[in-house]
Amino acid sequence: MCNHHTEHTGSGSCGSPAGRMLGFIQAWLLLLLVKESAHGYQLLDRLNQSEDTKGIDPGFLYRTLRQFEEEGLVKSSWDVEGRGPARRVYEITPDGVEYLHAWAGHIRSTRERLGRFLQTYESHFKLQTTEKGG
Amino acid sequence: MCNHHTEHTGSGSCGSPAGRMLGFIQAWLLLLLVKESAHGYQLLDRLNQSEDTKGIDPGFLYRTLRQFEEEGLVKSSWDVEGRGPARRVYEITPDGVEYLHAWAGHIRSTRERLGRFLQTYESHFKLQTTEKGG
DNA sequence: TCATCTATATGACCTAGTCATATAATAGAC
DNA sequence: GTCTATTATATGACTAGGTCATATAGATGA
Repeated sequence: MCNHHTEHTGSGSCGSPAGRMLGFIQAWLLLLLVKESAHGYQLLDRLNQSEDTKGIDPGFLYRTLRQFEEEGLVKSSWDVEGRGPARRVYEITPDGVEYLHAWAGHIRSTRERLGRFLQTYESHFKLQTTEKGG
Repeated sequence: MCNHHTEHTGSGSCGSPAGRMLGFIQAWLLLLLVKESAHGYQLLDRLNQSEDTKGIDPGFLYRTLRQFEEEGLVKSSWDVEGRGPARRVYEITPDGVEYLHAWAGHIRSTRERLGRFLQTYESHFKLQTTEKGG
């Protein structure tokens, strides 16, 4: 949690009171790799094309990919062809696909949990507004 | 992310690949306090009554409440009456209510982001299954 | 050979959350 | 009275996820 509440009572400028979800971009990475093998820089580009995933730290991305490889979720090989320095091309493994499925399941249940929170929240404040008139 | 992938390719036993959301229980705390002032131990009890919020660390809860107070989201007073040691009773402030609203907004948008991920995920694997037959 | 672009990687750090444990008041056993 | 259990709050130490800054290195062109 950020500590600038006093400076932004309301919508917040320092980021968000709560917005990120643990491992969300990791899930996106695996999903992108399921569609097509790619190297880090490409993945970075693609993530930056969506509002949902943009702005991710390159260091974090590369570290995550190496971690995935250690865990057997992806495997990599060097692509020396083309211009510029060599690229480490990542390909998802069967384990990685399975893991993506599990991950999607958890994301689904998290989404449901958030839904239940919002229902409670909204039902509370709807009753309030009819009594207080806004 | 936990590092036990190899031991649970599939549904996962070490917890989850990704399930928690930053500040989720904080949002619940403020929501509970909006409904009724309470002390830490009560809040702990109430959180433990729902699958969505159970199992939270008491130390974390108390620390969070003190943090909220520092930030002006809640204020506290001692309740000396009744049995047992004194209780610090927390009451939400107008700032806290405003902050809860902002928080709910972010939770809503997070939920939508998760929905977009799941749509992409599902649409990909639906096409796959018709081709591969399961 | 120097700067620049592309691509990958590492070091230092910060914060949220966890685990274990301390503190303290009160109640009841005896 | 004092010992233990219960209720309630709090702190210390640590871990992990993520961020920020920066390093490395090959290819390209001035």
